[in-house]
Amino acid sequence: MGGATFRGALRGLFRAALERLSADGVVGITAEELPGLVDQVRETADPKFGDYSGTMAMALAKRAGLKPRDVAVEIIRRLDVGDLFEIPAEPVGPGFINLRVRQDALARAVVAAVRDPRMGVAPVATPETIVIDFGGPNVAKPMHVGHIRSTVIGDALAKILEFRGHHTITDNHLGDWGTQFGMILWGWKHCRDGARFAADPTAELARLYRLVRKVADAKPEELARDPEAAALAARYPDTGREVLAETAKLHEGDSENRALWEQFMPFCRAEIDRIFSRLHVSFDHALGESFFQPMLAGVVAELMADPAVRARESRGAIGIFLNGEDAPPFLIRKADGAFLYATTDLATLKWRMEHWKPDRILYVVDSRQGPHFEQLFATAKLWGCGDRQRIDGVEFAHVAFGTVLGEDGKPFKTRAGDTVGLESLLDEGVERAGKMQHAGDKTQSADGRPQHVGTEGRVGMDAAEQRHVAEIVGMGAIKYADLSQNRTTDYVFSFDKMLQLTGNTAAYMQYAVARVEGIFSKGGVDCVALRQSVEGVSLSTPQERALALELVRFGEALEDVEIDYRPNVLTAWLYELAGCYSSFYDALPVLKAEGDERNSRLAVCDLTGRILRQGLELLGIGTVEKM
RNA sequence: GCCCUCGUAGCUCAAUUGGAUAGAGCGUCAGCCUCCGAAGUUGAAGGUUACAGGUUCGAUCCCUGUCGAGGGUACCA
Repeated sequence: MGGATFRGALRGLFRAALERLSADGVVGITAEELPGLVDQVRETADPKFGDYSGTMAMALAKRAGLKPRDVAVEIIRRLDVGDLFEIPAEPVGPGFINLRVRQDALARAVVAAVRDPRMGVAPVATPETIVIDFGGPNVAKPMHVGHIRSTVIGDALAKILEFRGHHTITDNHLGDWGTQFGMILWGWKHCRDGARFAADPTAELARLYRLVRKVADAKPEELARDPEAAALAARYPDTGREVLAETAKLHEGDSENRALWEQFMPFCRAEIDRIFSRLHVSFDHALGESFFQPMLAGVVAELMADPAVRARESRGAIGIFLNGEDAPPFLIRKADGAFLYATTDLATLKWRMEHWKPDRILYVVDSRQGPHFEQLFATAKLWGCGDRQRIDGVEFAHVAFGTVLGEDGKPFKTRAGDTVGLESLLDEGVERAGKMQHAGDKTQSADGRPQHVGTEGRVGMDAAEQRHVAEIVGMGAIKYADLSQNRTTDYVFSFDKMLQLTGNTAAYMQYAVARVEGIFSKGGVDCVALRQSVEGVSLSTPQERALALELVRFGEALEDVEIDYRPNVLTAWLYELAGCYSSFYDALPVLKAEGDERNSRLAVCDLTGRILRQGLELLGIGTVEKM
């Protein structure tokens, strides 16, 4: 798998060199530590040092009893770079081994990528079945800006892993069975508005949820702002417990609550589907917590009977004591008989093991749930989830992400105490993208000089096309704003940042794609024929070489995304690539170039456009031909 | 109380997980459209990586302490 990229090939060459180094007795290297040393072959921090760099000589020096530079010299002596790299010169600085890709090898790789439907990205050698659990909104609980992280990150990871050649199974684990339904049931029984429900069922359920949550929490500062909630809280001081009782009754199969649940669910499902379809996110499955409900009692019984798990009663509840008697247990049944998050997750895990036989399961969930997943994974390994033979080989990962904060550094809320609804964010994004399309139209020359305002591409776009473009650009801006950050860090929410359309944004890449399209439509070039006819590419200018080198690194970027499940590795690389293209485009003529040079540049433009389009698609972001 | 995470440019964030002179965007300032799309491009200014020690060829990253912020801590998800 590694051999398909320059980095992978070079790592292979270094591996051989290090094995020789060890065999020659310069320094002993065990088979276990070899991969770690080989991984120290990376792209350079600065192009002036070359394209790739190996730093393992410095790490090995002390053990070898040599100066780092001398170890580097010994490695270089044993390094056979074949016809891919220029022979490295002396080590640099304390012992960096710097290498440059040979021009002919780089040109061959670009041509191969131009002709390759996968743009030079080889599929992984050992495909795995990977279940990705993301999305997971609570139904009937209105989605706000914090809820897009799981969806956007999970969707991108699923697409990237699939493109890498894995078999992915996505499951939207809907919260359709938890305590929030107890709130809705209580609200329905105490303060429903039948007319509103008839007019707009999910809006009424959302209103009930918001209202009852305030009443149940009974926080003085919240009640002070909401007279209706305050009145209810005064009248029903025990709402918190009654809500839990409604939940327990639902779980026990109470006919009234069950009937209400069945009445509400179709509306909730439709609402969820509508929002995800607007985000252009789809799932292979959306089983939801309720799907696993019939299995919960059996799971608890199994866990109690299992000698490796030893779930037992404690303070009326049932839990698993993973860290001794003193540490809080992993609770799987409450004292009132209702089941918990943990119970559902364990049942879900067992079901997935049986039906999907995954090699890996990823949970794209808020980092605050870290302790829950630690306990879940530990229990799963003890229990076996119905498949003790396979469980040890299954990788569980909590792909955690940070919280969306307000400008005060606290979890995001508006001044009124409400969160910004997801839909209003999406609407605003599309609206701003629409305005941007007209920003240049009326620009007058300030001093009589004619001014080029870039409206050319929009000529001939009717209103419907413009709306289409605004939708894609606006949605892309929002997704990119989230994906481009390290998923583990909290970030401060800002409309202006999320909806920005200049600088390091999705629009920057979309714009580069539109400029590629512009070249091909203006020049009347048949890119399909071009791809087959190209024999070689020219790398004579710095801009061409820099662009070419980025183009052949697509596979490396995708490989790095998978290592830590970090989509921002891909956004950063795409931004680099688009930046190289913009510099290339600005400095060098394409259509006005002649002969082989013209064909070479056209081929590079075509490949850039395809990779940018593919890369954005893997992030769930669309592109347009004109914008 | 205990545990976890975080503190990087005026603002919002990166940093190939111990590598070379810590990078981007926004904002500010100065250039570039009779030449393939200016949602672009070229450059400038902006840093004691919270603070104090330690480990080593090398520390934003690892260790210790201090200060500050956030989160978790048995029946919410």
